[in-house]
Amino acid sequence: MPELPEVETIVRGLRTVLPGHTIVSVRLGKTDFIEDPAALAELLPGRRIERVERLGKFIQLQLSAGSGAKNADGQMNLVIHLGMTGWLGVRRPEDPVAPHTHAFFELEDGRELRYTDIRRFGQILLVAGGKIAAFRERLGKEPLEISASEFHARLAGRRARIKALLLDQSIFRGIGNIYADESLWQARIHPARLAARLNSADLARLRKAIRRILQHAIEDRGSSISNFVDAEGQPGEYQQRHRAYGREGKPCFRCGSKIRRGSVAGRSSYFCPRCQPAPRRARARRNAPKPRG
DNA sequence: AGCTCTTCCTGAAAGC
DNA sequence: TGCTTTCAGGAAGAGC
Repeated sequence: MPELPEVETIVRGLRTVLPGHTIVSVRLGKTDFIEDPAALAELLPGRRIERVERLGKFIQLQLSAGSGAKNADGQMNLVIHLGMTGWLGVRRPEDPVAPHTHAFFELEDGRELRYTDIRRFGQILLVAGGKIAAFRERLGKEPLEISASEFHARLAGRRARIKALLLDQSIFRGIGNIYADESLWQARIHPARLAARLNSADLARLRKAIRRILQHAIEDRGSSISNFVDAEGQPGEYQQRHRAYGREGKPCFRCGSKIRRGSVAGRSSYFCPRCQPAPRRARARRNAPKPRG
């Protein structure tokens, strides 16, 4: 499932082949996951792809201002989220079309930028140039760029479970289930611990673990566990370095205890019961009944 | 504030 | 063997 390292891998691939090319037409299959399908065909043709960036788990294609009357509205961004099973890459028209390919963006040189998504949990949306800053503001900080003090500030005092906060895209953008579990294992923090109860050494360890793991995962071109492949169609390697995720019943790489799986923040969560001690059982606190209405 | 549950969707895997 | 059920999960929304 594409998280920050997988999306970064796709983006790096696209960056070598897309900038400078112009979208000439758009063809769509199923459109129930596309915010405004008609707008794609109406507003994209004639625009040049200037840059390819990553915003958390979103891919941002920065497009030139349009030229026609309808398109003379400044820069535009084609923003794509891969969801669980999304893929974006460039192919020649004669190349076989993967099943569940639902968007084709034809380029002026004849090639096609294709979007494939089996489960259609992804998103395709247009964000006007003037609105991209607000779009970015709604997302949290990039975990590879955040300073220690910002990292601590964003978690301090939060009474939610640390894993729930790591998965919250409005706090940090780009971390998903796999890298949350891997980071917590590395930092020896149980996923169900409340952020407010982590001390500054815990938080420093966690930030360092997130950085190290995301960087290594990017070097390995992501984790291919369901069917992730990069923009060229090559699988990643990082799944071979997973220490917790998907390893239920297997020995912990540090202490040999069997990795356990539980549900935290509504997600299956893998952790070592010895290296990552569970929080003390919450005392049965009686909250005063709240008046209704 | 933050938790759980539900919805969206398909295919792999488990269950019978 | 073959059909049915369960599960996986990113994000958003409901309800508590």
